[in-house]
Amino acid sequence: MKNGISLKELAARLKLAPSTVSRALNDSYEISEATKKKVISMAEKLNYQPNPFARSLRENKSKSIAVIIPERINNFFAQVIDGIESITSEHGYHLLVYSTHEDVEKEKKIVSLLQNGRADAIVMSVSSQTNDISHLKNLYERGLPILFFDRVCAEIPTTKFITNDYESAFEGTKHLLQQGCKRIAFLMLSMELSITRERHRGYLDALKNAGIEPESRLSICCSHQDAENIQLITELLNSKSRPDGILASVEKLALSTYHAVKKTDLSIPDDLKVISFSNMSIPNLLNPSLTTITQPAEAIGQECAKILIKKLTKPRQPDLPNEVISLPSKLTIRESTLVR
Amino acid sequence: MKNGISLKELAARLKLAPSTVSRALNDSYEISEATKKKVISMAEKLNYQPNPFARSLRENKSKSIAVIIPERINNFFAQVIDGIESITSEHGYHLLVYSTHEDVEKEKKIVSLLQNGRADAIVMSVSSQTNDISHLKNLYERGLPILFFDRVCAEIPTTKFITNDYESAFEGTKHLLQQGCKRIAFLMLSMELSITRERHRGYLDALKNAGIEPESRLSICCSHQDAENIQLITELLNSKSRPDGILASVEKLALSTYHAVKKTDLSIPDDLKVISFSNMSIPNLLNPSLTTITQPAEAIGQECAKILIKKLTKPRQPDLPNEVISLPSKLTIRESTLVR
DNA sequence: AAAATATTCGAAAACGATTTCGTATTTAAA
DNA sequence: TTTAAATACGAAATCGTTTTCGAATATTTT
Repeated sequence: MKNGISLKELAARLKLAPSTVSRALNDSYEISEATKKKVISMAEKLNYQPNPFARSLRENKSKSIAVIIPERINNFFAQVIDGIESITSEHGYHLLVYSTHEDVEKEKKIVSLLQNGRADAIVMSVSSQTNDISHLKNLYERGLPILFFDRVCAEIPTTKFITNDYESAFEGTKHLLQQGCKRIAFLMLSMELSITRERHRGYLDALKNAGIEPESRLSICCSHQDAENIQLITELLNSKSRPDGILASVEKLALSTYHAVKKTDLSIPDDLKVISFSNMSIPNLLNPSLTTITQPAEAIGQECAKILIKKLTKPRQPDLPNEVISLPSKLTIRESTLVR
Repeated sequence: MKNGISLKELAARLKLAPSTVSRALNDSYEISEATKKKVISMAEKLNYQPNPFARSLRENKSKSIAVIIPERINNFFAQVIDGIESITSEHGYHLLVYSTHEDVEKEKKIVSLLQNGRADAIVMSVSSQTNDISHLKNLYERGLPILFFDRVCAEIPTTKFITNDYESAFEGTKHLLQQGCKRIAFLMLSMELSITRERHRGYLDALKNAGIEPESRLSICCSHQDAENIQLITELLNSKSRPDGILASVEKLALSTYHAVKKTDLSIPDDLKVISFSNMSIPNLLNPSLTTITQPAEAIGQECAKILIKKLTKPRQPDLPNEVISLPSKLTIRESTLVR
């Protein structure tokens, strides 16, 4: 792999000093327009490409941003990254993307790889196993800008982008109640997750608000094994005091519910109504079509990127403010919560 | 952002020369075991993290691999990247991920950003608009290892990983014929794409093999606008000589077909049988469940990564061989092609 | 015309690692 | 005991930029 021409060689061709060429290319006021033109045209002619590592070393910036997500096979995260990229690419930033596969140990490894300046900032959504956050605190204290979205980490005083989890879950539960549900179950991944806590609160409050005493048996913590979850939900649906409504706090649990229902002689929405947080592209092609609470994923990504770009490109910016910014989700009612 | 301690500072603490410390950490034979121990323990104590850019500059490697895909919101590509990451992360490589959004101009921009050594290699699947490949040829000629998967570029003499597109399409079409289809349509994105050409060949040959003369009207080139495609397919289904079977060469066109069917009074599979290349996670939750040809996406990613790691880590490796490696897809028959 | 100020550029240091070359001390061979 | 070879480390160059400092020439001011 032959790298192209270097600044020094370019300077030699021009019979100029490297410093002059560097300044000319960076449009410094110290260089006359005449030489600037000469330098630029020669640079283009020889297809000069500055070495990013020399520049990074000198300037102590990497021009890249690390994005850490719990899983790739998930439209929500894909959309967020699209949103991030749409902003950052305009400013010459590159995206290093890592998946933790919902594994804290992997998350720690990834984070430790980012201690050395390889990325100028981190945008992340924590894994569902993450309760010990020392690795994140460590990174934060080194001064590396971190920004959370969706699954945030309250203990780190930085900016977080979420959706209105509480209200959305509240509204979703209310919708189920309005459709006649009496016993609503809440499906979640891990109680450690910020989103499940918030969504669970919304669920509980909606029940209480309707004068219904929540049954703890109906708040169900699932795993990452789809097969296990399907089994668990199937048993739930076959139990004598089965729920007649389900709020899935993440998409995959709604899908497991659909699979589980197939193994019973129940049907959606007649025997069981289902609503789910989901960013899948085809909720209306499911049978029945799925009522969803959809996050503005791409916008979340864009907002993350905007605040980050500001922090990284403008001089003397303060630390990312310790605040939680909420972008509202959208409830779309479909057949899975229909009364007929 | 305070970067950690440098090698020089570490050396000072140890009252050793930087060169010695460097060698000790790299386990050089020139350094005694005693000093190695001292150096390593001190490095751990002070949490020394080598600066990746100094190293990259000196060694002329980036330790990162660029992955270019046409879209993120697509399980197939997500799975491939998971596969790549599973191998490369073990070897200390980082993944720079770019999406072209099916836009050649974006693809060219991304590729031009990769001319300066920021990545040690490229793994990519070309955009559906890509017919002029000068930007890729350029990169190849600079000696940067490029590796294609799925949507390959025949003109670049390097290794390509695909699935058995021809055979899969042949078998898929044969299956439709066996289920009684008489007029089978082929849905594709762009004739420029290697996968559509191969899959189309398989489709045509299967028809001819069954003594059916292919109608060019039934080979339909779609766009990237889902709404347009749904409209197009709806019109097709409403035409007097409508097809009774559809082979979708990519997943999104099968989904558009499902949407289109909803707008007619036809039903799948009774009036129209559908089969599609697809890596979606829930083909069996569609209504009706979708018969799919599924690529071994993660394995493709892993194989790409393995050959690349070999090329990048072993000394004096030859160029990536100019060969096409095929990993077989799997046909899974579901309701959408059922006879009842 | 002399002095002060712009204007334009070059030399060299710096970023933080690796590596070539050189050298002092030990150890082994003659 | 002398010589040769092995061992263990240091000094300095190097990768390709940017930037500080310095200086020469040109321009303006007094």
